[in-house]
Amino acid sequence: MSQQQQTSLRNRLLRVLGPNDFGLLAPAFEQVSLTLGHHLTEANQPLGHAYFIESGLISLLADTVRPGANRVEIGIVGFEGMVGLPIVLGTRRSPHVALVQAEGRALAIPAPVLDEALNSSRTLRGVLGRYAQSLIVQVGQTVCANADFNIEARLARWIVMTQDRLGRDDLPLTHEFLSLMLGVRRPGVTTATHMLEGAGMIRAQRGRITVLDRGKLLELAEGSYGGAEAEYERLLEEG
Amino acid sequence: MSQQQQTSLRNRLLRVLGPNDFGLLAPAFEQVSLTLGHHLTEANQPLGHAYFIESGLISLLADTVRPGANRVEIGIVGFEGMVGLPIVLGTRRSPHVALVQAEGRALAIPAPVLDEALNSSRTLRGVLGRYAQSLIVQVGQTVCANADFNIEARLARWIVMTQDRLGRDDLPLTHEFLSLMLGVRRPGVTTATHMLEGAGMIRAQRGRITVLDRGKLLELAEGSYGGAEAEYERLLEEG
DNA sequence: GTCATAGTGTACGAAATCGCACAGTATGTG
DNA sequence: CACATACTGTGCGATTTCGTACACTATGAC
Repeated sequence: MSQQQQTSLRNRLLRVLGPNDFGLLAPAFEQVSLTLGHHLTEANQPLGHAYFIESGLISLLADTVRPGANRVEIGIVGFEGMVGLPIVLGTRRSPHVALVQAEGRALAIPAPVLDEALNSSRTLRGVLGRYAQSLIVQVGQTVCANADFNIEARLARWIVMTQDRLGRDDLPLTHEFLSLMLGVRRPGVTTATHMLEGAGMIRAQRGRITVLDRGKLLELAEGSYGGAEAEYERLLEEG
Repeated sequence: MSQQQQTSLRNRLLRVLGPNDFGLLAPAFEQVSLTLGHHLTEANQPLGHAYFIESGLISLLADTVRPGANRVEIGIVGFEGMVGLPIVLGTRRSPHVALVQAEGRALAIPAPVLDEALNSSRTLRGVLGRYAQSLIVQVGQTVCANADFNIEARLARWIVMTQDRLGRDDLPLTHEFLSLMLGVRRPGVTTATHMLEGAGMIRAQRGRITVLDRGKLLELAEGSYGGAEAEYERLLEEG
């Protein structure tokens, strides 16, 4: 495909790369569409590519082996990140699934090319390594959120995180879907949604949630939001 | 200090290194004692050293900013791992705390030395990068465990994980402490302990839990244990 | 042996969440 | 327009876990 202009990209990892590092990757990029419901990576299957997200939203899910239990979301990725961290960390498999939750675009790069680029550039390793660190922080924050916060606060957290990554105020989310993301019952989401709507934080329509008052949402989410995001910003600047 | 013999070490990461990679690190190692309750790393403070654990047990804790809420455990590290992954990933700070939970020993290495060694050896990057991946999997599994399993199953999981890392059957654990680790009330741990004891899985004494029937514990923990551990073994072999 | 202290056992109402079932309502398709 | 389908709203008892309080008991220090 035709080569990408670095400055025309939205992916923040790619934008922060030096021209040399970008040049290592750019020739191999292939633009791909992210279709709703598609699995970008499968659990325990070889990862052929890494994906730098340009737009849309990806959920990282972990399987619980427990019969009857659904997959649980451990993290989300948007244009600030990438899917395929295991490649960066030296392996080609992972027990996680990357699910497209909101459609968008990404730049795909073959695993061997990324691997080679990482081995030839210390600074590239720095940027992607720090992104891995920020993901660890994000997952850790999810542990905290699930341990200490009720459904409403977690819903608020999730909405704000999604808004960040989609860069829009209207988010295409069904209750069914949110229940999966938060690991709760579907009616529990309905109730929590009403609460947020009653408080003027959001407007809920069929299959869509619109953010009305981000400040109030943040207030409700208290400490469960923010740490990972601040860490991400800090890490990106370190580059 | 005197140089370490690679084969006399217990740390599994160090043992799996090639002699050249080990040689990069060995001259800088300093043996340190891990004292109960000591913080090996502090949240958001510069990490001066990484620690390859020889014995004992370390908990990785994340602060919830929420007032009144306690720290929550997101992962544990024993002789299979290391503390100070952020250094491997290209930064010197992290919002997590590494708390010594059972005393032991570790080999400390100054961050700049580790950094330099990583930059000069692709294989070393491979081993420690894959360890980072295994930690991500472990934290993800914690998310699942907290979402889908009751206190008893989570207690069983935690006991088995601790047994793995201490290499003993008698574990120095108070209910108070376990309640912190599992993110539940202290009396909840007492009740769960009784259940496991009644089922012949453990013997509980003041400040100590002895594993009697690991098989039954695993059965109770169901899918919440095993995935991360299998992934660790797989990743170590890939080296 | 006495004593302070850390650790453990138990109780009980309150709250959150669950599991399930079913009714209602947008939305798009033919 | 009719209809199937997906999504949302609601109810209710069951269950888990919480918050809190208090009593009891090993254990080690003196």
